[in-house]
Amino acid sequence: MEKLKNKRSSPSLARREHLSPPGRHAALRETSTDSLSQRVYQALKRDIITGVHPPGEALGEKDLAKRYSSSRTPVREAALRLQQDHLLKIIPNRGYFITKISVQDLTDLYDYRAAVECACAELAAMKGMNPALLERLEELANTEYKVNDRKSYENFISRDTEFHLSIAQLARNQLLLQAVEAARCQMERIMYAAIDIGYYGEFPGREHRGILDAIKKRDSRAARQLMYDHIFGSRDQVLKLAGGNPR
Amino acid sequence: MEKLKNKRSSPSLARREHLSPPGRHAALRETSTDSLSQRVYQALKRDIITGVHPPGEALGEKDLAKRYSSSRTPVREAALRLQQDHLLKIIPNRGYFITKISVQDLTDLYDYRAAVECACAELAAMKGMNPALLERLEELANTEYKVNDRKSYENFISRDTEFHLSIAQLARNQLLLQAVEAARCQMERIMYAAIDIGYYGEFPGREHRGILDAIKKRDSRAARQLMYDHIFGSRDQVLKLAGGNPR
DNA sequence: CGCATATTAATTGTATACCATAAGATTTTC
DNA sequence: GAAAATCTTATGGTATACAATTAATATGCG
Repeated sequence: MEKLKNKRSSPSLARREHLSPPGRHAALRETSTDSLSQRVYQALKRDIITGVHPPGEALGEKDLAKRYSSSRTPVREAALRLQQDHLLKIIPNRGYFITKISVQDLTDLYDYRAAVECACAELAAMKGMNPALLERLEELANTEYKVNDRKSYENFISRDTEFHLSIAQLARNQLLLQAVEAARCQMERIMYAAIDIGYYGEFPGREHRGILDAIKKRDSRAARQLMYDHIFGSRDQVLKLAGGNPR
Repeated sequence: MEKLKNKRSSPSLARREHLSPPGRHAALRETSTDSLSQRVYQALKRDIITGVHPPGEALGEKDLAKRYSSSRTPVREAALRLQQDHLLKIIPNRGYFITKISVQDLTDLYDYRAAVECACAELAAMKGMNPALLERLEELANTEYKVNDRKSYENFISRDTEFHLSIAQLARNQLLLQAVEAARCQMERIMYAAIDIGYYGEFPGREHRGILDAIKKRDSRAARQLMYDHIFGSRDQVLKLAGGNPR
C-alpha cells in the first residue's frame, strides 16, 4: 500500500478498500444501457453485423461521433471493444477499418466454434438442468422461417443465436459463454452478408432438436457429436458459397 | 505542478520510422512499446498477474494515472482491455476492482482451457509443421526449475506459457490463439498466487514432451488426449490446493 | 438517541482542447 | 516536366475541463 501521501488524497483509497468486491452472480438485465459508450457500442456493432458498414470501410472517429450523437471518447471506447469482437480493426494513427472475412477466417471461426460449442453442449448435458431455459430452447428449436423473406430470416438469425447462446448458458461457464457470444457476432455477420447474395441457409430445425434432445437425455457424448455435426454441416454450406463468391 | 509548454526538445521520440504493420502478432512479448495506452496496459496487466495488486483491490483512475505516469484516458483504455482479459472488473460509476478467482472460476477456466487447448493440440498435429517452432517447443519442454527458488520458478512460468502458446501458434488459428492467451493470463496469476503460499506445482516436463511427440508424429488423436490429461492433471492439483485454502 | 434527509466531497462519464503524426498538396530543383 | 523535399491539413493520441453520479458526512426531526 502506498503510504507516501498522508494528505487529503488518501482517504478516498481507504474508503474504497473495504468495498464489496464485484460479484459474479450479478445477473442484471441490461435492456436499455445507460452509458453512452454502451449505446454507441451496441449501435455500431449492430450496424457492422447487418452490413450498414461494409467490410473494408474506413471510419473516422469524428464521423462516428456525429453519426451516433456523441463525442470521440465514447466512440473510442466502443471501437476498442469492437476490435476485441473482431468486427473492427484499429490501425494506430490511421483509423478504424471494418474487418473483412477471408476464407481462412471462416475456417478459423468454425474450428473455434467447434471447440467451444461442443464443450458447451457436453457440459450442458452434464451439468445444466434449467427448466426455464430448456423450455425456451424447445421453442427456439421449432422456429421456422420463410425463404426469400428477409424480415422472417432476420428474425430466424436472432433465434438461431439465442439457441446457441442458451446452450452455452446451460453449460454455466462464463468463459465459454463469452466465447460463443463472440463467435455469434461473426456468424450473424456472415448470415446477413449471405442474404445480400440471395442465399438463405438450410433450415437447421432438425439438427437443433437433436442436440436439445441429447441434452435433455443427459447424453453428453451425443450432444457433443451432434453439435459437431451441426457446426461442420454449416461450415460446408458456407465454404461452398464462399468458394463460389471469393471476396 | 509545473507545465512547460515547450516540449519540442524530444527528438528521440519524434523521429521514429516505426511503421506498424496491419498484421498482428499478439503472442510476442512487448516489443518497443508504441502508445501510452499499450504501455499502461502491459504494465498494469503484469502487476495484476504477479500479485502487485491483490484480488479485490479497488483502483481509482487518478491513482493509476499517477502510478503509470499518464492521464486518465490511457488508463481507461487499458482498463477496458483488462476487463476483457478478466483481470479487472469495471463497475460503472464506482471504479475498478481486481478480480478474485473463486473455485467456480477455476473449474470454468480449466474447462475452457480443455476446450480450446485440446483443439489446438489436435489442429497442431494435423496442420502445423513449423520446424522453427517445433525446435523451440523441444527446448521449452525440457525446461526445468528448482523448487523453492522463486526466480527459477518465475522463469518456468514464462516458459510454460510459451509452450502452450506455441502449440496454439502451430494450430494457425487466430481465435484459438487469443483464447489461449487469455487463459494463460489467468493461469499465470494462479501460479504466482501459489508461490505466495509456498506451493510450486509439479513439474510437467514429461507431459509436455508427450504432447510434443504426438504432434510431431502427427497423431492428432493422441495429442488431444494427452493435452486433456495434462490440463485435468493440473486442475486436480490446483483444486486440491484451493479446497484446502479457500479464498 | 436513532433514523431519514440534505449537503458535500470526490470520482467517474463525457466533451473538448492540444499536440504529434501521417497523408496529401505545393513548391523547388535538376 | 518529373522527382524529391517541404508545407499544409486533417486525424488520431493524450491531457484536461466539465457534467453527472455516487458515497460519505452532517443535520433535522421524531
